[in-house]
Amino acid sequence: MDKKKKKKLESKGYKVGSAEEFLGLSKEESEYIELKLALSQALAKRRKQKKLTQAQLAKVLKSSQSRVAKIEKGDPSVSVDLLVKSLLAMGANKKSIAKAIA
Amino acid sequence: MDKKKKKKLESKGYKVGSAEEFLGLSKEESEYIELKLALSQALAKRRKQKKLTQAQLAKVLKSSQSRVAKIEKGDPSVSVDLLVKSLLAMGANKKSIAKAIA
DNA sequence: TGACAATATGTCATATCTGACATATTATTA
DNA sequence: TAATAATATGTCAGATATGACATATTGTCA
Repeated sequence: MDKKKKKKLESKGYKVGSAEEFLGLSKEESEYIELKLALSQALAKRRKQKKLTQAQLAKVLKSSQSRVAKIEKGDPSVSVDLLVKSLLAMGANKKSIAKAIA
Repeated sequence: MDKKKKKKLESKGYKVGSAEEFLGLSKEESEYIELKLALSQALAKRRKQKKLTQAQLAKVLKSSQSRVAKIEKGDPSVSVDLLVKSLLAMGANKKSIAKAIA
């Protein structure tokens, strides 16, 4: 699957569970997308718990509001690396990350 | 901590648990390194279970032997992204990745 | 409704990661 | 031990991710 297709897929807000079925994602691809989605959501949840805006969180992460938005949307331009680093910066640890993924 | 220091640290094979203590890594940094290390080891384990050489695994991953070596060594040039994608290509799923991390 | 706050989207220069190659080091086996 | 296989290290050009900015969209509340 090319990047465009994936991007479109994600931008439409499709949950991957269904996407796999009708768009023919490989197991590997769908697991990857689901994993990112899980981390994205964990981050958004943490931000909201702390009652921060994306702009405020961006400051904490030394990033920008637009990137935070992309992180939380599971944008294809966001790596698992950035998701993990962001979660750690928000006080998550290995254990909580594992829990979010599983 | 700068990249050089981290690289040197890892190249010497220091386990991070001890490194945190005498090198002053932040909680965040050490969690990140430990997380990568956990994924690295999970990958090496899978490769050995399948009785593949690094060169053979490299073919599966469409990469190179040298990169596989770096992946398994937790080299700083290897992202969590690459680790996760490699694991998924080896048949891991979200659950097993979570287990490896926690 | 309008005004303002928050979030989302598109783009791009720069930073970082990646595969590949050469070569070095470390097993393993005869 | 020598030969060979396996793994590790250094480097770099090209690929990808990132922060930042502008701007659009959506949400909230008076």
